[in-house]
Amino acid sequence: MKWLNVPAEEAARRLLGCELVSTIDGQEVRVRIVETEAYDQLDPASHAFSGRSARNNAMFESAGHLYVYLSYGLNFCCNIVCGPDGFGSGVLIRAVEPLSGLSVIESRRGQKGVTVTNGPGKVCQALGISLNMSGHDLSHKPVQLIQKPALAAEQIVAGKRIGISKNAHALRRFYEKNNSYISKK
DNA sequence: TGGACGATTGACT
DNA sequence: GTCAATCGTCCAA
Repeated sequence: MKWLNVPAEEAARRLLGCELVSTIDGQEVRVRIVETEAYDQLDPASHAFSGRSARNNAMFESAGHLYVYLSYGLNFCCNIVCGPDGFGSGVLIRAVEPLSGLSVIESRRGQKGVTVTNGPGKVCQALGISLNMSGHDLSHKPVQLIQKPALAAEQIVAGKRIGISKNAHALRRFYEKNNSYISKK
């Protein structure tokens, strides 16, 4: 995906407003990305910082692939790989807004309301994404990324990333202004 | 080979 | 607001 072959911060901005369509288990779920965080191999907070390994291999694929990892031993988090092939960089999807398939999402999450998709682990659960999807090409089923027109600059807010200790001051988190599905804290 | 530590969540006070 | 759950990965010895 050529439009994602850019630095992580730029990709994180471009992904806001784009859509993800998942057709796992015969159930279609469509969501809109509203919150992202940028990571790359030059960033101490990134999994790619220590070099390529079996775990983070997908982050070094070409732009438009999926990188999934296990967080705290119990949650999956998904990233959209960006930048050139061989350079470890990606964008964490922190929160999305449901567009269709809401009943499927509520069923998978066991909750209703804005808390169904307002966190990275929740996004994976809502879309039905698990570890075996890491390295998947997002231009094909069962999970596809659909590009949408970029949000207006004044609709994008930049802030500090959540839940990290290294390089915590960097403003590499981006979210849509006034969207109710943004994660808390 | 062992131990500390997460790009988190949900339950409970 | 505080805290336990839970396990793959990484680094020290």
